[in-house]
Amino acid sequence: MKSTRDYDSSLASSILAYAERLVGRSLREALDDLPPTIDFSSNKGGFGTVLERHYFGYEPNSRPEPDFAEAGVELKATPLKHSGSRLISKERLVLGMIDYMTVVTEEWESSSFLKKNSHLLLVFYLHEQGKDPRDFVIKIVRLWEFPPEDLEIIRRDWQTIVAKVKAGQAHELSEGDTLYLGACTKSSDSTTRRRQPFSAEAAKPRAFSLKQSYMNTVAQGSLGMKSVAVDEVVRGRPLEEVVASRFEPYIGKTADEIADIVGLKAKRHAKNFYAVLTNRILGVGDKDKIAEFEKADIQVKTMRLLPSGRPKEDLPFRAFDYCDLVQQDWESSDLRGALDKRFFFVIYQLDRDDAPTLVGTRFWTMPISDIEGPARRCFDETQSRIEEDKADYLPKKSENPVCHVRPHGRDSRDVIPTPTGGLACRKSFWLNGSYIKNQLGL
DNA sequence: GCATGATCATGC
DNA sequence: GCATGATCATGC
Repeated sequence: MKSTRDYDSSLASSILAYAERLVGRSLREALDDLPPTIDFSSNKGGFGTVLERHYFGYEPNSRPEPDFAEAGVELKATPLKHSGSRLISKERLVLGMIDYMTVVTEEWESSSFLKKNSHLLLVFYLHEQGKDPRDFVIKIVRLWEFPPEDLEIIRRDWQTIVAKVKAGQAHELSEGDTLYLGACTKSSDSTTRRRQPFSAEAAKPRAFSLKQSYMNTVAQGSLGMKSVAVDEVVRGRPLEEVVASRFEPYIGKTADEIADIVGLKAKRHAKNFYAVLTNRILGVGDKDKIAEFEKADIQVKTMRLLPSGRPKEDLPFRAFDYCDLVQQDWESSDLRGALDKRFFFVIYQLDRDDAPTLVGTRFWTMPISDIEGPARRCFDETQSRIEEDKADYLPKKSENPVCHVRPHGRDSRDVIPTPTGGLACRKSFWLNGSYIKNQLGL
């Protein structure tokens, strides 16, 4: 394979050794001859640019070959942030623009993606708001080669993205389409569009990127996680298929029967009963996270259907802060970010006595047209009503086919400030149960 | 029966 | 103590 032939491991090791000297230091500390007048503000990737130019001594470029061409190694600087007591990845890692016109002519094995990104030299630095990037401290340096089970999923992701472009649907790409490798939007303003080869519809510019959730596990390892499908995935079976097959033997059984079989003692009315049951079915400890789901940022949800067939509950998202919400742009909003994920539903049918029977599982991604249509309208409407001091009258379920706004606080006294100076009870966006049911074909 | 409002359980 | 995910209760 070309990508491996082009990799020179001894050269890579010496580059790594040189890079490792950065750990625990900032660029200012590492470089005595750092020019005092670097303008970081003009360039979001300022840290990476300085790292390339002043530490590694080459000009930043966007050539198709890896940055260290002789070693076959691509340099990537990527930020971390604090999350409680630990460090997590601050954002996704962009691995090159998707050229819609040429990517459709490529094969995975010889793809420009693989050629450039098979071996990454990752420099993780701690990003701190308001700090001069020269003072960001480098925390982790590592040479990264994708483990075979991950590379297999990434191969499928790449093919999913390319297939969509081939089908003339580049404008319908969504990060939720794929697991580890996403097609993230990439342009300075949200109105930019590019041609695509098999449709007259212009599409947003997008780049191949490793999801933030994936980067987390690269940075901190898979602590507290357990893989559920390494062997099957390496043999080429899609993760979704493996997961579905794990549930297969339990379909038609009640939750209590399943709990018995998997040795779960917890009561059905414990609020985390279904979450633990899902873990058990997948062969994962009660407190473990499912590694593949963590890396792909898959949202596991239980859906219970009433005897009538309609969903028992709508699906809530995190409560929002009114003042923060009115400041958000739709494109980068929390709501949009929550909607373009991949979901995994475990579906139970309730009988007249409220006993749940497992009827199936589904992976699902919300269609872009629903995100940009009804969901966006709900968001815009919510923003404008809050601004008009009508935080108590936000879009109801009956107003929107896809989502609505409802209380989501400790209790009715759980009120928070609104930008107009008032107080309103804590609320969140909810996906309408009826919408999900239709989407899942139930 | 359904939409809307209210509240609970768990883990960090 | 609170965020987060999940579920219950009420009134039309």
